[in-house]
Amino acid sequence: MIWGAGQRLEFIEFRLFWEGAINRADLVEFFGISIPQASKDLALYQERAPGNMEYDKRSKRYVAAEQFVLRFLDPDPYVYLAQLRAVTEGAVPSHDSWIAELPRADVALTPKRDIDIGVLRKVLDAVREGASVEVFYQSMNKVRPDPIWRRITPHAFGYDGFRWHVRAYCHLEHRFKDFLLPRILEVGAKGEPGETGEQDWLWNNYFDVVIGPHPALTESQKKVVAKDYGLDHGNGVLSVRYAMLFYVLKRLGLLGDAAKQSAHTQHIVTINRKETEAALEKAELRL
Amino acid sequence: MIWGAGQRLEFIEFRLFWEGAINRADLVEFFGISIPQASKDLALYQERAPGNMEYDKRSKRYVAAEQFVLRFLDPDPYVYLAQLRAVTEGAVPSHDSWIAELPRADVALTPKRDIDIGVLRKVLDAVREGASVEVFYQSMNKVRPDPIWRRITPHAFGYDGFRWHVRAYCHLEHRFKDFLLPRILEVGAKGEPGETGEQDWLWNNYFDVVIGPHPALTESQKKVVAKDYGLDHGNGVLSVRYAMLFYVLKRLGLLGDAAKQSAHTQHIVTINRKETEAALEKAELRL
DNA sequence: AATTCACGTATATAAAATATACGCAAAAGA
DNA sequence: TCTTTTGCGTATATTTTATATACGTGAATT
Repeated sequence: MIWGAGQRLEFIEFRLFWEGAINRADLVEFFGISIPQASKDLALYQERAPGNMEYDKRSKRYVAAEQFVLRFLDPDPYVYLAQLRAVTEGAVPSHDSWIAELPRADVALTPKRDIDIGVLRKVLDAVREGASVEVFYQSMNKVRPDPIWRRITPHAFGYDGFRWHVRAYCHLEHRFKDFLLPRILEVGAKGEPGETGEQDWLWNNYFDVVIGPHPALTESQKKVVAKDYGLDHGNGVLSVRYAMLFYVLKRLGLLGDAAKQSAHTQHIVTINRKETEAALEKAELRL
Repeated sequence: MIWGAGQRLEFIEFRLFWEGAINRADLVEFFGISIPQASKDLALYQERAPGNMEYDKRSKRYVAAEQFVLRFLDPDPYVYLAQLRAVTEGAVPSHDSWIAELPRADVALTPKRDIDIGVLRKVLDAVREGASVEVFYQSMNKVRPDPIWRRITPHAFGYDGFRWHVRAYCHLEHRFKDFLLPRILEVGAKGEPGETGEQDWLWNNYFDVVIGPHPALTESQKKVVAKDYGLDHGNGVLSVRYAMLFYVLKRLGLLGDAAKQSAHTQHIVTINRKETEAALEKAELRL
């Protein structure tokens, strides 16, 4: 982490790099510093990174120069886009973001904000301490239509691209399972652990899914798909925890026979389909 | 934004709240301040938020008290989890995150990091200025197997849950389309805009997808699914831009006939299927 | 019993930021 | 065309914030 002035220099560079311009007022507003201090900061930036910006009297802003040499920032498109996404989804208030001019954006499907903060805190605590906790859990199980109390020993978190679950040893069923955080309605007393994360074979072991372009695509289309998915010689390998296999396949549209789907909507297929299905069964049945 | 000391108070509260403890050394390490200053900060925190922490001589750390009154932080599970996700995916270096003890976590499918930073910058610039740009774009179109230069007027960004695209007016095809950022290989000269975002009907208008629990589920399971998706009286409405409809449906597994899929993997179905398909066609064909 | 560690705190000093004031240049408005 | 407004720059005295250095405490560890 960096101290005040350094952070402001980084901020100046961020705005110049991603938004093309910065103002004295921008600094005053964002950091709550005085006007002279903002002037000093801008002067300091010019001294430290000469030639990166010039004052445009028309717009009354410093604009980024053509050739721009980064000095304080290591910018990353995915960091910028992650911020854009967080703000667009409402996860982060826009005044906390360094992005001033938010471009119009939309995210397909924003998760319902239904994780209880107290639940997450207590589960995190249990993971940290390696303890077990009682949870009042609503499962989808047919035999348990209503939520019940059960003891679990959580050890890791998983994100399926849409929702978060916790990976835990279930003291009721004597095996490791995933528990969706929004379905944990309450958390009760801590206690002695069951099995630890090291014993969770499905979590600790990986299966290699081999993927390739959909056979119905043309050669040139296959090339594009190969580039999209980073496939080297046509095929590519995805190393996935058994515990995450189902979610990965679902997300890639590979749960069924992908080749039977239209190549328009489904661009890739599984090459080692038999093995993948066996692995999936292994993961589902627990092993 | 907040100044140095305020940020450190917020940091103290963050660590106490999410990790249950904080140290003088934590402050020294993260902010690079001196030991006396860290002592002062902790003393100041105790003064401003009395009773929130107490010193545990065993672990030599301040630990969060049972009853914890937030004073400097407005914690949100999704903000915490977004951070966890960003670090787990490698989008953010872990020393930039306020989370010290990262719990074990995994994310199903991390996007390939193949967006060119210069491309994104220039596209952002064009969106900001309302200008058009030439892009060297690799499409999946059968008639255009190789990348070609085309002029577009971009106006918004879209995220389908996996990849980012830019929404733009295509000067070649005279209509609005999505352009995947990783497939923009180069960006050329800026120029006069084509049509603006206001003219993009598919972006500006919404279609209501009506969803409900999979019919093959039991009553109790349906209730769980209803809660999962925030459905009120069994069914729920998702208001989606036409331009994003395809991605939302794909993500929800609703592109085909969801009812034909196993209720085990597919929990919801589209109620207004006919209308949705018509809307999708409208969006695809452009209108 | 000795050592280690993390805490607290005091004092003098250094660095960072503010308040206040004034001047400049260009754009916008009368 | 003249005036006003706005945003930048900078100077000085002052306040706030943080550092360096030093010393003392108590509890856990060896």
